Amino acid sequence: MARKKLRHTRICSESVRNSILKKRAASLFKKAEEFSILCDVEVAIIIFSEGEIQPIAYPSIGQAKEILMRYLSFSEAERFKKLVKHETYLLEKVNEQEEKISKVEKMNEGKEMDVLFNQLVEGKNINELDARQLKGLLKLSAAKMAKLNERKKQVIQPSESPYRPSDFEPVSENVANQISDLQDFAPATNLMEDLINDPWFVENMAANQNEFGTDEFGTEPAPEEGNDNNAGDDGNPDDLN
Amino acid sequence: MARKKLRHTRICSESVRNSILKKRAASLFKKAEEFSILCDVEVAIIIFSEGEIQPIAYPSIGQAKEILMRYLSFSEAERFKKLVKHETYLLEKVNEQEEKISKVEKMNEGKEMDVLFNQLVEGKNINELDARQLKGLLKLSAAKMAKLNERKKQVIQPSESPYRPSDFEPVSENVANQISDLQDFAPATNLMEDLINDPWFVENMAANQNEFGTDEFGTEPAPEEGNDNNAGDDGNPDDLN
DNA sequence: AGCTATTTATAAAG
DNA sequence: TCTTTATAAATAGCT
Repeated sequence: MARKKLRHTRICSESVRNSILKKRAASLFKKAEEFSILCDVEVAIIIFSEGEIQPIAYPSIGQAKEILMRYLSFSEAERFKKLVKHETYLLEKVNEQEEKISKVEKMNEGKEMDVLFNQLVEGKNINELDARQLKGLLKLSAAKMAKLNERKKQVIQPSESPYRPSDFEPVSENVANQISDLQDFAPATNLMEDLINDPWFVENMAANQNEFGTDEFGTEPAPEEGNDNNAGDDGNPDDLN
Repeated sequence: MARKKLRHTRICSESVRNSILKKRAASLFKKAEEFSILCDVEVAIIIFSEGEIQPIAYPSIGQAKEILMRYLSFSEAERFKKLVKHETYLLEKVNEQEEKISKVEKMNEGKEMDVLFNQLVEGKNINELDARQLKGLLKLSAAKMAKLNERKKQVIQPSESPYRPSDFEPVSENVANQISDLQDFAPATNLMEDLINDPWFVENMAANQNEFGTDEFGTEPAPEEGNDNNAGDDGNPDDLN
């Protein structure tokens, strides 16, 4: 201090004030540094200048922060805990979502079969299928028909399984009714109308249902004449529904 | 400072050190006070003396605390900002995931048909299908078979479409080759082997492919006996009508 | 704690 | 803005 005794009021000139501020802050920090070394103490100084967001600090913003954190550690720790807790919660939520996706994607495989069947049952035009799908369908149809053909042989060959009109006709009608019901779900398939009027088809379809999934040929015993099983098969609506 | 240049090391004597500490702290605070008035700033000083739990503070422990809290709230705000940013990011991520789920679920409908077809083509056992799926498959098979049956009638009836061995055989072979290719994609379906050796089936499948969707029943006369086609089937044309 | 010789800080001028 | 300078203020060591 020099030349004149210092003022005890705010310096009006901003430039002067800023100049003084720098000098004084430096001086203060120098004194603090001296002090901390000489007396072995920790000193932290924070200076909030008006209009400035970031404060001036000693020993440095970081170190001052550390010291002040220690001073206010308790309430600070409390607040931080809450924030960390919230973040953890959100991360858990994300993980849950990811797991959910995983499950949904896994479910695709199981669900897709159902949906496809529904689409076909609901009358999806076979022309909408692409080459690969048609190929698969053709194959299935071929396999199915082979089964039916096999069954047909068993049914219509008099030597092994004589045909009896009295048994066949009622059965055929029952199944035809069933298939007629199915037709409601496949208006696009106009084949059905013809099919249900085809006794041979109806008979074979019905008979085939009990043997569904058996891929071996000639392993099934020829049905016996008047076998209830045969008739029951054909006339049992539950088989188709 | 006077008499001698000040030390730049810690004062050994505790009493002297404490004396100096008081003086220096007072001086520092006085400077701080001057500074804060002169330059219109807020100053907070915390001095942690070794062994002392409670720090020495300017302007007072209470005021210093308030100022330091404000300082910490600044850096805290910075940290909070980042956390909020992170939270926003996480929430966005969650939303993305939810949208992804939605899309995946939507895709099911489209994909499921493909998957089912693949499964069936790859040899999925028909026994694994449930009632509803079997229903759909039966329907498809029925429709397919109706077509084949229709074609069969047309082919084996000499009056309308006389059988000509010279024409039939080459066609049958061509289709057999085609189906033979298909077989590569369904090793589990051992029906195929039998099927492609069945001239009647091959012919019908081939014929059916061209007439997909056309089906009229009961308009054709009964097929004649001695037909090669018929023999391959079961030899009894009467059973078809 | 008080004194004082000396160092340091710094307001104002250049 | 930096340097200089006159002077106030701070303070180490002594009592």
